Amino acid sequence: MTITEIARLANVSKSSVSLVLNNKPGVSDKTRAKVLGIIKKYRYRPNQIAQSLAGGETKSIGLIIKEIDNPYFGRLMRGVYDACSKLGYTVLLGSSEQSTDKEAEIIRTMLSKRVDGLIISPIQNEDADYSYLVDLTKDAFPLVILGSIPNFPTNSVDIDNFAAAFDATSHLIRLGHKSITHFAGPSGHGLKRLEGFRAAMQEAGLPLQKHSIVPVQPYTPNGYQAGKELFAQSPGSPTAVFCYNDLVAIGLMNALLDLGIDVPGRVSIMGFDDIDIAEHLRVPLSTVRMPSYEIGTSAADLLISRLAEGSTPRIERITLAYTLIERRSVARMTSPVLSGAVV
Amino acid sequence: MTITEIARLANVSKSSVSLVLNNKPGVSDKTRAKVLGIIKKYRYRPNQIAQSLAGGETKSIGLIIKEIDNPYFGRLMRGVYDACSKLGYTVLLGSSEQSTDKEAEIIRTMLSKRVDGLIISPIQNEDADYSYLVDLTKDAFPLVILGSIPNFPTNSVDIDNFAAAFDATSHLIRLGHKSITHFAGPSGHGLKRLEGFRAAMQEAGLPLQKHSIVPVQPYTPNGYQAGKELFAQSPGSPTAVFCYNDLVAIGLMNALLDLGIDVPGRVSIMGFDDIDIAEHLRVPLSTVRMPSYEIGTSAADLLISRLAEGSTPRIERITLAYTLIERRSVARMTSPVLSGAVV
DNA sequence: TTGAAAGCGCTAACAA
DNA sequence: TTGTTAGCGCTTTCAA
Repeated sequence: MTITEIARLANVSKSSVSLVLNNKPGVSDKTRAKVLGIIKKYRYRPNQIAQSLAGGETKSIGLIIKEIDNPYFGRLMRGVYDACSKLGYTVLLGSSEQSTDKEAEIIRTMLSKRVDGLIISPIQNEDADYSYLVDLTKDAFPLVILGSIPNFPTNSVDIDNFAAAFDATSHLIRLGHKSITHFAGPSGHGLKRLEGFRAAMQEAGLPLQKHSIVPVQPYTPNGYQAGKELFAQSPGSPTAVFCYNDLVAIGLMNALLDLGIDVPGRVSIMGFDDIDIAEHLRVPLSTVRMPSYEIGTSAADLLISRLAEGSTPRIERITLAYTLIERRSVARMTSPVLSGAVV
Repeated sequence: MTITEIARLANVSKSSVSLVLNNKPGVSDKTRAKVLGIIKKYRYRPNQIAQSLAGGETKSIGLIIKEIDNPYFGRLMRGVYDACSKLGYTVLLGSSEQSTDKEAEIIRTMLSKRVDGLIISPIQNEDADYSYLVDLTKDAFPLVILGSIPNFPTNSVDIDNFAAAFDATSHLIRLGHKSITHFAGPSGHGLKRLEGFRAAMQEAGLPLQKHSIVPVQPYTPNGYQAGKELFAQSPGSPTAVFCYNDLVAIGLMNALLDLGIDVPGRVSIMGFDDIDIAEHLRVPLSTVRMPSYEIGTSAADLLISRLAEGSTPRIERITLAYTLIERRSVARMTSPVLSGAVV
């Protein structure tokens, strides 16, 4: 079934069919009704590929994340998807798997598929030059970044990671913890959170020691490994650790439990993200809630609103709110001497 | 940049450029080199939309699942994505959110976007007529179903849910459990698993009682709720529960823990899926491992191989292996009288 | 080995 | 209000 076919069956021209297809004025009610009848009868649906070639827009956007199976991105993807489908857009999925080359290649592929816009959670290495992103913005291609890249003006959606980490650390300090370690994540969000941690420690006059900051890959096994190493020798080990994300926190929790170290009795754990299972762990996890669903919907809404506007060079940076979630993995510090006493 | 542009710059015809673009013979090495040079220089990439309109294939497939943020589908999506991108295909994402109407609408949209094939995890209601799926196969549209629909011959990928449930239940029985409840899921996989449960109970000569089967929505809060209700009054409650999936099992586990009921001391819990966090729960979950990643890759490989073959009406049903995973949430039954004794 | 021309299914001037 | 026509950027005969 093609538009030509429909036109023939309805005894009208292609243009008339096109007009009713796109709900445009310029056709008599009679013609419209007739065409609509034929369309319904034959369950005709225009070929979107042809529409795109002729009309210019594909009604699809590309979403490029770092890992498909990752609870954080899962919720985020759902946000993007929900907002897009509500607005009639299809999403093409891309996953960079932490590889800059893949990210660049995915972008090229999506451009050749003529997506109307792109939402990207960019890989942030020390040596990433973001040249492909720069190219995009140079051409004024509709783009929304998830997170933020220093000195790179684009539409973006993020939370204030510095403030969130600062608050989370301060919370631990307020509870009496003095020896706190940060399991630090990769550049990008990881760096911001590390800075927030540092700032909070400094403000409280708490010195950073040798093991105050340990860099960790953002996955459960790495958190486990780092936990095992850090707590292998008890003396000098911290009473609280603030983790880059929940996945790391889960690993750490298991390491501690395997080591026979009580959580939160002996050490408190603070996560980040509040992924769905955080509250269902062996010890329900205190964490910072990332509004990942909202990040997704905001990004999609922002992108699509830009498309509607045409190529307005206006850029918008959206900062969403985070929330400190108190569950059981963080406890008030009890001095070893008074251990067991009511606090 | 268009092919016409490139042709002009290289002083050749569009057709020659097209031939080198598609790596086809019929151009001299000299011309090929010249064209390739221009292409590289201008970083030209053909407009895939135009290619699709002229050539017939879009090099993209549609993946329709039920929920984007769901650890089970997360791993599955990753499988599909990995296999597709390895083979040069893009995936369009669709999520039916358990609505038949949405599922049908997504299919229509994807068809109008001319995806080359479809991978669908179909909603299975009692009243689902699958008419849209039937239409698809009537037209010999390349399709792979995740799961299986009775009397509906299509390519499909699944595990033997009946056998898996049978094995899981038998495992519980072998451990001495006699009073076992099944938290049963929705039609489709849910039905198969229920039958497997029933068969195992029957084979062991264990009678089904009033509370042996409780239907539950496949999510954590529902598992929690059902757990609370079932174990509110202790007498008559089962010593083991086999859950439709891990999400339900997590809810149940929390309900039990909140009720002060020991897991697995007083009741054993068996899940299904082996989602990533299953091993990190308060009590590490014994479960049946769904090879969801492999289901994804198999489905994509199968679909794409069908595309290559042309419209061969051959259909293939792939059944993948499951695995019983023993962790801590299931224990050997100890008679209440001998409780505390060495078993 | 090359190029000209038709056509994929649609939109959008423009004329009628 | 309608129909005619010319593209959109590519592939693919078919001649040269």
